[in-house]
Amino acid sequence: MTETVGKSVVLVVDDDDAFRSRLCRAFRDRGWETHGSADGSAALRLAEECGPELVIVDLRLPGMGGLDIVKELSDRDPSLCIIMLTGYGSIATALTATKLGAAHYLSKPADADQILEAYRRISSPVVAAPAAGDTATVPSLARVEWEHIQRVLADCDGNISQAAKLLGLHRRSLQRKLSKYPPRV
Amino acid sequence: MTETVGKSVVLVVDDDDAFRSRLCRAFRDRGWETHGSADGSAALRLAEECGPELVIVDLRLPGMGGLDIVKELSDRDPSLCIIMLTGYGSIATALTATKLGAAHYLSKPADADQILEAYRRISSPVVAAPAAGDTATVPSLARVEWEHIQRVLADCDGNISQAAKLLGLHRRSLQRKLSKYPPRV
DNA sequence: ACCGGGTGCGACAAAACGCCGCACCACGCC
DNA sequence: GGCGTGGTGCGGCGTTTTGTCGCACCCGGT
Repeated sequence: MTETVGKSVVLVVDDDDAFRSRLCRAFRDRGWETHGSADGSAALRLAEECGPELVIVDLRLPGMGGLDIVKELSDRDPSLCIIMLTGYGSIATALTATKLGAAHYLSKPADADQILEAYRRISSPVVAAPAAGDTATVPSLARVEWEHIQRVLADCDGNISQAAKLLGLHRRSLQRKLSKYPPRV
Repeated sequence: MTETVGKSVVLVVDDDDAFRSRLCRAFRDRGWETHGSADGSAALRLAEECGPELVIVDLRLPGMGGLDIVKELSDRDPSLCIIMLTGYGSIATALTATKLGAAHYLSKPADADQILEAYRRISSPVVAAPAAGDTATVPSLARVEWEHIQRVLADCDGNISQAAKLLGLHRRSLQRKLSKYPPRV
């Protein structure tokens, strides 16, 4: 894992150890050289050393915010591909992130495939037109609900009780929702 | 309205006549010179003529999509401030829009004040750090549901039956939800 | 006048929710 | 080892919300 030849290098910055290592493993399985960091300043140092093609950074980070890292990295190398992750898909933060130099912005839970797809899409400057003539593409209420639950849940590290409190419903209800939906939308 | 002296010029591109004229009036009241267009290609021509500082364009537009307009305008004058509006706040489209040159992206319903605020914020290159240490700012499930309903409903021009269909629930249920929540969340 | 489509509302069974309690497990602490 | 704390899974039960009818009404078009 020390040979840098032929391998693309990815740097994952996230304070969630489980998520970070899972993501790293996924990238390794796909032939990447991976580096992980839970800490912002450490990540900056690491980036210096390993010269990654791709950096994945969580918005919410202890110490310096993920946005600071994006800014710093982007200042150093504007061509660097930085993908931002976050628990809540907020448009405002997404815009800020891209303004600071992030190439893309994804909501957790995002798996390696999604990230890689985003990466590839960025590499080729083709802009896929998103829902333009939609109306039919309206997300169902259930879908919106489900996605929001997933976001909050991920943000609580899977803590159902806490997530339920934040979502404003009963723990039991959240449990039931979770045990019902999983199959699919 | 022909004198370009001292007045800032804004161009509003939206096929919703009511919304467009409302927005125009609001801007006029605030001392702007306003131009409106419901059509994409007409908007491009108008932009050529009036040389606006600010362009507000809806994502969903007949003929060419709002994104095309953003791209075209941005190509002509990269420094132009373009603010994108849309019914659904989708992160993906927001990113695409900014990549194409939009300066900001707002969800409808957005009033002139919000837009102006966004404009001012863009003018000054200060980047306001958005919710960084949130956790407390988690929108409740009910809130998310309500907002989504409002968006879809607005998109259906208030047609409850159609909105209910799109949302994946019964007309009766939507009615009940609407008659319950209205006060405020 | 007639019909299609949208709205408001009453009614009733079915499903979901709020809420309680209990058993169980993993920690951290004395 | 004991013990308290906090999270989870689950059963049950009363209440609330949905789904699904049906019906009366209004409006715009042929």
